[in-house]
Amino acid sequence: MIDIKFLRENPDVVRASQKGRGESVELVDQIIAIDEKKRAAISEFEALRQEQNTLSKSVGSAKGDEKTALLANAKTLADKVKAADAKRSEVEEATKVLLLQLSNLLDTDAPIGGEEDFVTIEHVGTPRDFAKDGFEPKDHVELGKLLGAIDTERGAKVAGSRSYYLTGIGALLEFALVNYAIQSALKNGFTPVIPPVLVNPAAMEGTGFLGQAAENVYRIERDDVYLVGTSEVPLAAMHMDEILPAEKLPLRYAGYSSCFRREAGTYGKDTRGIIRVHQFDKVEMFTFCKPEDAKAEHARLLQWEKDFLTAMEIPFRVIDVASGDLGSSATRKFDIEAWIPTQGAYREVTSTSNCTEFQARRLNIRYKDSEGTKALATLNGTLVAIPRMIVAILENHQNSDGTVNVPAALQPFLGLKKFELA
RNA sequence: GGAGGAUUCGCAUAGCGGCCGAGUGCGCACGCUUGGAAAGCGUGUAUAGGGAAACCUAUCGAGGGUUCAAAUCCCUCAUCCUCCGCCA
Repeated sequence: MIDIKFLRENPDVVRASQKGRGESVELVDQIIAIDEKKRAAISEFEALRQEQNTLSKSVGSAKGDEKTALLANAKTLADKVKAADAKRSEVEEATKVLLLQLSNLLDTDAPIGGEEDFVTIEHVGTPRDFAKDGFEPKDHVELGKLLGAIDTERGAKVAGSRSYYLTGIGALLEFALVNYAIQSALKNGFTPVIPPVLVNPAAMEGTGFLGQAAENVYRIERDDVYLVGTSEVPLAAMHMDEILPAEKLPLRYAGYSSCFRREAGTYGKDTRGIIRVHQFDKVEMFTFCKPEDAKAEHARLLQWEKDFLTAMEIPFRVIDVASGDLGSSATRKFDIEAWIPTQGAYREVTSTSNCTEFQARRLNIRYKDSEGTKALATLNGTLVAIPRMIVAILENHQNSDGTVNVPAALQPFLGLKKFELA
């Protein structure tokens, strides 16, 4: 949610941001109009209420005929107050509905355009030359089978498309990745968290996942709860309706959880393997900090993501995601894309977003220092999303016979230097 | 799933339908006192909205209702605690 005061004073900035995202510019003017109506309705209600409060007090002390007269008066006033109150809450509700539709302001440094208009910030590492190594790389599905690590056929049998089993060294690899991720997060000052993955509508709504992203969310209708698509949701909502002391900031959490995604509208996209699945595990970084520190924190999150990929010895590139492809809460987003040899392409493995005060305002999270309470900023970033990391590791570190070398950083967690054939 | 009890200012509690945005204790802040500290004394101590300001309005788990007037009465829901049932 955008600060309504900011919007009142800088409508052009908000209009430009909406335009950059390819979203409704008209919405800004609708909000300005209804905000004026809202304030008028509030004033009217408050004036009447004040009158009523005064009158009510005099009723209490009055006696006899005087009291009867006052009561009649008060009765008509009460009806007026009721009407004004109804009008007020109606307009307030309508204002909120519109305000919630408005996306976060774009960072002025974010590239403008659609999905294809990202800016590549850097390349790290060099894609391996398999021709030079003298063999054709196998894809992760084939490697997963040879190693007894991934079983997509039985996954489909039991749970439908985009489902899979991680077995044997596949499962061990997940544990190793998670342990390595948590250990580095601890080193960087994060508090490890295992959050709930089943959350209520307020948490989902507050984090902004019931807007444009709603169709990708699993909903358990019977109990009115949702399965989270990322632990960003329970981590952000953890401090919903709270006021945090300034000296506690920045607050950094590393959440490990399963993530559930409907993947609606992706028919035919990444149908092979475990690049795009309905359920996967992920370690997510989440920060609450002062707004003025958000940019620096965003850079830190990106650096920690890069450190992870580097430790996995995987070539990657960093992109600055274009305005049209940002989530509604993000002011700016960086994706890290790992090199996938059999696709001859860089594919997204992690992503970090700066949500400035947008998400915190929706969730009613503030911080307090000596000057008072203020909005705070939230940021999130993937430390490791298991399936895609497994894909990257298997494909990049494979040998001609189908065995796979284990990155040095993971060896202590696996007690292995190499994954042998099953 | 069933039966009870609870939910008030950071914490603990008081609270009669009008004198309650709300008392008390603790905690915290500032001041006095003191050689210094403790004790003692005094003052202050929520959040949001509207307004240039004085100030006004709202909030006693949430939402409805009754009433001129609700922390206080009624209804629904949520959460927590105890007991019973079931269960990893």
